[in-house]
Amino acid sequence: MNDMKNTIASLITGAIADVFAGLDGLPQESEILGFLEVPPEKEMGDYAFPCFKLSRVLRKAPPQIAQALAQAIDAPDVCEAKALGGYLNFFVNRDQFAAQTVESILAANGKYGSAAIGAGKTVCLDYSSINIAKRFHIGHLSTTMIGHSLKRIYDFLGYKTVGINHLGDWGTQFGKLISAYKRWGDKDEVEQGGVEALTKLYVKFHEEADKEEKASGTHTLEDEGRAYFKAIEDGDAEALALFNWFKDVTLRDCQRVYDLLGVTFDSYAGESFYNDKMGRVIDELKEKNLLTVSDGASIVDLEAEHMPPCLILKKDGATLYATRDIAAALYRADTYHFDKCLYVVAYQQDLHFRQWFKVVEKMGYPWAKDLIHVAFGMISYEGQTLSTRKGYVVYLEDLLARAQEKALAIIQEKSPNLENKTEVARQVGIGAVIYADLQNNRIKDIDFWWDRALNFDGETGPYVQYTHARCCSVLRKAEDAGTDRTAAPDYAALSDDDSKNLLLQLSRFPEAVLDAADKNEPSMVTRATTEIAKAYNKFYYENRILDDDAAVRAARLNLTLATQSVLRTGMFLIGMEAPERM
RNA sequence: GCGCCUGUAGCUCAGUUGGAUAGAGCAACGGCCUUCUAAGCCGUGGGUCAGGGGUUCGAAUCCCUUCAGGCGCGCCA
Repeated sequence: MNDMKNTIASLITGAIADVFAGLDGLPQESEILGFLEVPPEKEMGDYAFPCFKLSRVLRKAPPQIAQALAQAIDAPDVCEAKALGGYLNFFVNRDQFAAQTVESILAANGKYGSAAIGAGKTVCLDYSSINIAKRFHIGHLSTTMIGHSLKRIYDFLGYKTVGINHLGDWGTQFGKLISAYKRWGDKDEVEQGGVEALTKLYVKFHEEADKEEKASGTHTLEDEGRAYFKAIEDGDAEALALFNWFKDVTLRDCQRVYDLLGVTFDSYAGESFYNDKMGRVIDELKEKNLLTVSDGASIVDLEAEHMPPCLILKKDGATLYATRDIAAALYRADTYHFDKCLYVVAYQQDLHFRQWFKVVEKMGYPWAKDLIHVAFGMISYEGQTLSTRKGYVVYLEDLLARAQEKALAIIQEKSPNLENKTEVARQVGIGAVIYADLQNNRIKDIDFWWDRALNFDGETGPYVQYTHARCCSVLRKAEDAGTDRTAAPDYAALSDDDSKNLLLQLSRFPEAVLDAADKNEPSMVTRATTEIAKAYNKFYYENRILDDDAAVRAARLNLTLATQSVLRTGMFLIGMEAPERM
């Protein structure tokens, strides 16, 4: 936690108890902590307590409260309190603050900001959830990266996490694919062409089916596709073998992207996995009198909840999306005993989730409240809705390839002597893509433009990586120069504004991680990390780190080491790699 | 028609659950490398926080309303 903030809250609470002894309803320390804020101008201090909040309870005008508390607070080795209008402003004791912050980061040994709040708790995360026989494109990036980042953040906070790639591997389309493959397909072509070859077959199937419809009005192909799907369902050996092969081909293709992004999963249980677990859902819904028949379909009525009904069974008795999601939730509750189950899925499906979450609640499961739809915005391409058919699509492999090329070109120009250029280009190019995806609040729509995606200047992934590499460079230089490691750091050397701001940003990092988990919002980590990088670059420009004075040098080197460590952690939490040279 | 979301600088976005004079980055223009990585740093210009009401010591933030855009609303997922 942020020790300084806690300490200040404790000081205020104590002062209130002294000055206003005897009054009823004095605020708790936790309440005071929540009121603490950061002033808009650094001249106003490092933390501020708005006394307006207490004027009613304490029956005094805010400025008077501020004055009284300022006088009552006497802890010069921690901070100084000054009243300014209705605010009580705190100026931390710079030496102490510097020593405390740097030392606690270094002591954390790369785990600064980690916590144990999740000890004994489990979080399931449903993300990426790719469809079989479809190529990975930019529309899949957000679910994949938000989910992956949240998994790392929850891990960091002590939770046990279960990353689930809920594969879209069930439906008539796979019967059609078998039909197409048997008619026009070729084993080697599919093996080599991967998903793209499968997509071609699927497209051809639809073209031929349309032709047939127009020419003779018959549906031989469609019927054949349906028959093959039935064969899969019935466990027909040949159909099942082909189906599993298509899955393998798709996963192999996607694995290349996952490897580049560093994304992993604990489970690939998808739609087909739950196929034999639907009966339980239907039975329970019937048992609990929740299922009604409407226009031949079975539904759960949600009129009392002001929502359209949730469709459970089609007219023909087939299950639906919601049925499968409920079955999966029941399975996950039984298997993982989760404390939270997150669904990282675009906001388009908001109603769907609200509906079936409500159904689970009506079924009487108390964990219904722990189901969370982590919604994110739509992605479009240069103002157009993504459409494979119309060519408005950017495949992830192409994006990642171009990002790496761009990074390599910059390295050739700026760091021609770098040893492992392609390796660093990979880290930087992909870091840029990941950073851009996790930079803004997830609910924002993203309009993809190549020049924006490949921008490496300003607040970008490469900027943060560059700052990290800069830290490493300074630390290397100190090492090479045989700097005396035994010199006691003089933390008074970190009392200038730029050092202090860097320390402040570093000290806020743990809170950002907690907030990110609380709101399921990785961008809070991205931004906190960026703020640290900005502060370091300013500090670096204004201060000579390898100073002649050993004690000053030791303090600045420790601050550099602390920065390097937290930047690395921040990048790790959002899924970025941190090269040591670039 | 109903529901959910969004609207802040030319563009992309922050804004710490109601606090002090609304901040960044990009783009534009101008500076800074014979000191540790210039993928950097500094400066300049740029605002009716979509509009209108209300709540109160105080509103970009909460409530009402209008407008604009996105998404969704029964047998796809």
